[in-house]
Amino acid sequence: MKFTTKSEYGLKATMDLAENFGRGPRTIRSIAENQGIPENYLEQLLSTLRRAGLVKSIRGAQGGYMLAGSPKEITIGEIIRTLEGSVAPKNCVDDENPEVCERAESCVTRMVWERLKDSINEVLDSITLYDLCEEAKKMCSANSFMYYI
Amino acid sequence: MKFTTKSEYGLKATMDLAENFGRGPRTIRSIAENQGIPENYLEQLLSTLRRAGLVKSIRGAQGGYMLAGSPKEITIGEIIRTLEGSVAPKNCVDDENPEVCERAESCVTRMVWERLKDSINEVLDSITLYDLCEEAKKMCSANSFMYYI
DNA sequence: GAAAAGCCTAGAAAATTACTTGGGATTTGT
DNA sequence: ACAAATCCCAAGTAATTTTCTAGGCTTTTC
Repeated sequence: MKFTTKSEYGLKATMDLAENFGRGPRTIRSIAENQGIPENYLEQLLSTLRRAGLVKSIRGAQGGYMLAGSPKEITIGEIIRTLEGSVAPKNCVDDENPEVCERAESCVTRMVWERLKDSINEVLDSITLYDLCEEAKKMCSANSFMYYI
Repeated sequence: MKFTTKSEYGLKATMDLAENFGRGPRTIRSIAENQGIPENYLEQLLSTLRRAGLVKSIRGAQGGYMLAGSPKEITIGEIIRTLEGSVAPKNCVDDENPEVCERAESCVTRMVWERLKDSINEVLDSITLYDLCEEAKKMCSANSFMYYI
């Protein structure tokens, strides 16, 4: 029951974009270096997010990536579902490409996966990039407070 | 973000034991056939559940597996955590063998994984094998109702 | 027109999951 | 005492998925 690095990298990258929101495009390279993500792999993830309409890109020199909307409008649920495909813990409850189960027995356990999926989505959809940025700021100031005493 | 077949097989197997609770041991073979699970693989899973104290076994002819306690006492959280190792969506929030992250940045996303983990555990710990058995009965009678009309 | 970017596809490498094999060890019934 | 039924265990293989790399193409700026 693990999220893959796609979620982790995707969150880090979009957080990076959120922190630089309104300041022009950021290149894949700078995000990758800043966040410690393999450049070509990140490229694929950002491409996926772009196709989903969560970020937008500017091609050519001086180009790069930006959030498609304000950090307050983008939930991490959108980001993670886009990158992972779905948060369904089992394919039989995957909304996109559901996999029908043959045994009646499965239907009871299926209820479990359904409830889990809902609960995961609820958590993820309740957090925006803005929320995370605020948390990051708090943490940062808490840290420097500790540091200078 | 998928659960592996371990969870699925483990739930099906323990549901099978729960439905037969109090009626003596069930063999691996009969569970495997009944639930459509590869026999030798199921053996490994039941072994893991036994070591965790969730089921108990009787060796030798006429032996088999039984639940270690009543279906009302066993939550599916215990079963799934035992088989999957943990429901932590990322290793950095795995209680058993936590993986320390180096970057301060990660700590914000870490909060996300932490909340998810709690939410997943909450759902799984709120459902007992007994609950699932009741649901199964309900479904079964609903189905036969449909069938005979 | 050269450099700096994003765009795209295919595939290699690594990791994990799912399953298989085969040889024990225990218990029961004859 | 022995055969059959059953659990126990460890190692190995196959399949799948994830992660990353390579390389060529397109667009934009200077």
